[in-house]
Amino acid sequence: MVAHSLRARVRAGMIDEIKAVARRHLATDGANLSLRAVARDMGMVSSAIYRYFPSRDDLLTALILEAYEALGDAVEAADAGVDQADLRGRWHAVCRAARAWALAHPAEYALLYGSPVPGYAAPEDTVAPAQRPPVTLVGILRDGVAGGRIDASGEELPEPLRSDVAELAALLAVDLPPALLARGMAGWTQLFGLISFELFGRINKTLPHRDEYFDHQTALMADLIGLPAA
Amino acid sequence: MVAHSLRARVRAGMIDEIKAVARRHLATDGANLSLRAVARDMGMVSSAIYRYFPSRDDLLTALILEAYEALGDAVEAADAGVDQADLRGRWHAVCRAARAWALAHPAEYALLYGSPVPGYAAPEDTVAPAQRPPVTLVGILRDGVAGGRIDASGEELPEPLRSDVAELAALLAVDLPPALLARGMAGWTQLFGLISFELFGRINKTLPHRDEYFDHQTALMADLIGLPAA
DNA sequence: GCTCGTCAAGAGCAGTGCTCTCGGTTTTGA
DNA sequence: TCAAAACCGAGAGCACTGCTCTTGACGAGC
Repeated sequence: MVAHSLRARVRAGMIDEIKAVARRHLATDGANLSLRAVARDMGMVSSAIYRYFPSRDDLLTALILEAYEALGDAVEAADAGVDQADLRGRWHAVCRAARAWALAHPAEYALLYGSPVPGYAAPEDTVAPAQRPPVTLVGILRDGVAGGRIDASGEELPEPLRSDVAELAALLAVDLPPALLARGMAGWTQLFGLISFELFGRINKTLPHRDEYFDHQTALMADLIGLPAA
Repeated sequence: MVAHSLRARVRAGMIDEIKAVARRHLATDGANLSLRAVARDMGMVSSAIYRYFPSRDDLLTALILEAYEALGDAVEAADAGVDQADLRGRWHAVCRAARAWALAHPAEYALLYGSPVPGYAAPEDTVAPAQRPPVTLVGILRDGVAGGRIDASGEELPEPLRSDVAELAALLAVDLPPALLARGMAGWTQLFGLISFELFGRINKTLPHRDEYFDHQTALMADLIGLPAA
């Protein structure tokens, strides 16, 4: 099967090269990725690309998937690199990792979290990788509750909401008090908003010390969630 | 000047009709607005549009400006419709108004707060209307401090950040303790994140009671900011 | 009445995603 | 081993896009 493997290998290499060139175009020209430009860059004709990706959207989907995985890797690695008992340290590490990845790959971040492309619907494959960052965050909460370092027994959600959030907790397979999960979701929402504001240029120009601002804002959310200091 | 006024009037009407048709296209087809399709809808030829808008980006800019104004109107009206002493009520009213406008005009919201169009740079005219919602929010804080209903004297920001935020307060012409303004900005960031998550389909399907979820999340932020109950 | 500015229309250019066909190569299976 | 099948790149072509330029008609002001 060397022959078959050889053909498959050059094909896989071709796919990788197309994705690499496309990612380069994405970084420079923004979200409007041109198949013809990618083909031109590779010394090919545009129709040849269709041997490897049935449509432009499929190429985009492949890039999106890889971007989700890269972000998930960065976030989980940051979480694993901190003393697991230091909940607040993990929280900040995860937030910083997500922001750093977004700043390093703005176009890909926009692809993931920007306004959805009109005709494009994300396939089912993307939902699992997309949930890795929030799952990492709720993992911090889970460990905190399990270790007794987060006390969430005092708060109760009003009823239509409580069962919704409880169902979400069951879906995520984490045993968390709904009120605490809701606070965690607030933190995740805030993290996304912070990064998006900074990346999409809506942060006010009068904020030169962006790192400090980011850390302070995420610290506020850590307070809101109830993460204890190390 | 009746004659000239007449000519100017039909021209203004033409501009309004183009914008109306474009807005309709925006609502149905999403962000990729086609000048030719707009012209076709009006029984015109595409080149005729260029008599009124020098480019597609200029049309988009006009739509963006109007959208900012509409959102600003909705937000400020909601704020004005509540007893000004009820800070928390004003906060919730503003949040709900922003969300309602976004849900009613998803494509325009995406235009304002989605990922920026690659080649497009928002002109200077848009920054003032864009600041109306956050300015409305800090207005609530200003009133709270002035009325003694918000006590923000206890918190101090660390130094590189404190002067940044203080400068921002000066730029917004509000006399707020930096720490409080930072909390307000967290609320604004959270509001944007909440709406974007819901609109861009990232909110988990297992959350049928979205109104309750939204209210609860914004209430969390009201707590964080320190808004007193009515 | 004449001139000038404004207007809609049309042709045309460069670019896009995508389809189809045509040869040539490689892999496969009898 | 050798033909059949699968695969591949190139090219032409379709419908579409934003945009420019020219042409001819219309209306307002001197």
